Amino acid sequence: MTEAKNPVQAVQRTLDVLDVLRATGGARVTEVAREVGVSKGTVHCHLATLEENGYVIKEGNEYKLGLRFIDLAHHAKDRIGIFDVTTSEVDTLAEESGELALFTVEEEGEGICLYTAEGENAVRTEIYVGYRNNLYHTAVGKAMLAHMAEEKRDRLIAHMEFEQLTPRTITDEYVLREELEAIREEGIAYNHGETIQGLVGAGAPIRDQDGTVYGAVSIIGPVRRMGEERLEGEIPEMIRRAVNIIEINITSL
Amino acid sequence: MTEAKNPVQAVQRTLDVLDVLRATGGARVTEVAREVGVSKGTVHCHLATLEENGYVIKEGNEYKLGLRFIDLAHHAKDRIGIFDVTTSEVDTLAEESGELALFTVEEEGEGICLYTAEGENAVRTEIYVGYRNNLYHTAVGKAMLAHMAEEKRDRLIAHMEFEQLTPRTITDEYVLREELEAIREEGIAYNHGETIQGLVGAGAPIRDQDGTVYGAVSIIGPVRRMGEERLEGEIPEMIRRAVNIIEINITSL
DNA sequence: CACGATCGTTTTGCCCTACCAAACATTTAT
DNA sequence: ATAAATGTTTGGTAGGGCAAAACGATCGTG
Repeated sequence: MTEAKNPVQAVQRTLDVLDVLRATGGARVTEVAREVGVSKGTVHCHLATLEENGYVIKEGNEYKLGLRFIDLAHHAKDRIGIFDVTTSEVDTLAEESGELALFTVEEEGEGICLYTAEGENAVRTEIYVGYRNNLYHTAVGKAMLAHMAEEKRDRLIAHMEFEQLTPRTITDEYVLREELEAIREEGIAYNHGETIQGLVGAGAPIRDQDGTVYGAVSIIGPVRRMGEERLEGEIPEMIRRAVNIIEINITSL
Repeated sequence: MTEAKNPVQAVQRTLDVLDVLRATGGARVTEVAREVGVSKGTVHCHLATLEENGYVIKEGNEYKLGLRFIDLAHHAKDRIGIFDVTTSEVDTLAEESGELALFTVEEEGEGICLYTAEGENAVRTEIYVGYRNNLYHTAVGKAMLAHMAEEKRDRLIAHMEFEQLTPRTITDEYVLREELEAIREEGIAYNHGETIQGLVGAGAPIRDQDGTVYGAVSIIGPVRRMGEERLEGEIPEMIRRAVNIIEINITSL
């Protein structure tokens, strides 16, 4: 995120208010005011303005996010040209593997899940369309990091704040860089339970002929069904095939 | 939309800016400034603040909606408890009919499409998830209007501004009220090409045991494949069955 | 490649307005 | 029924949002 020189304070307030509504799933004036750290009156005016525009709706005295965001989300997705091309292949990955398959892109140094497809035995995770996470501890994240332009990778890594989510999480820049090198050689990135213990996965980037990274797809599942043999055997095979088809379709766009 | 007594002007500005980005699919400072009617400097500060929060991203000198909206959209959708229950039945409707099937809810007097499923021969329309339209000229809209609480219906109708989209569009309050009465008796609402000439459909509301309207589902298609016999025969039959299953599942929530 | 034109960004100062505190209205709890 | 808590509105003030202009970067063109 570039730092704004002259931020509009009132806008920042409103965004903070919206974030409280997002995090709580609906809140009342007093609760929002306490959370954001401003007076009740101020919060009320902000919520009223947002409501007038359909960004917030009021049920009784509880304010919630309005459905207008769904409209904006659709238009934001429009920017991802390869979306439609990708989803059908992710569906196939989920069906073939029986696991959870994901399509993720990078924005401002975060991985943003844009599509999920659940196979027969798919794990239940908190991942949803729009879910954001760090790049250094996921298969898709590392896949994208490994293949993006070097200067961008350096910039993103420089700003990373590593957090030890599980015993396997990489928390060192140079360990990460070594793994990225291995990923570039093999073409597949793995998550060996680095986000959630017992949850593993494999992913690969989607690139055009110039090498520009558009996103990544992955298959994730419990380690008990995804032993070494499968995780480094048929799963990468499925992913490679899917990526190949997607990349061919990109070219014709 | 309730009218705000003390709207926050700067927030309204920002929302106007976002709306320009939505409508244009990405714009530059000067263009946004002209469109919104404020100075370049002001627009720049707003965009910078939005960018800092991930709501807008900058590609070169063009600003576009950020993927953060996808996250917010997901949380907004959470409010619709029947969402997951409904989508699988809408999929079935699309497959059975081969046409386009929709799930729509009402918010602030507008119909908002929350899910679409395309059958084999589905028409290509501009309808997308998040798409908003008026209630008086669609099957889902009339279905919801017909079955909602009387006072709410009166209020919504009182604020309607009828527009003659096609020769068949209802533009008179009392003609609409008569049709709603017929819809309540039959249980199915029709769109006889009132939105787009040649595009017809049938829909029905989803209600709980108290009669509260949660939304509506519909099947729409070209009149050449949806003649009177089919539109008032097997199509309503499919819809009735789907609604029945959804309503049973609601009860168990 | 140079030059002008256009656009993006930053600065400045003024006027407005976003904010808080408090009063008032409404709802909730006991 | 009464009190306590919350939602909404009001007024005054100080901080900030705004337009205009200067500055800097970029684009297009001859």
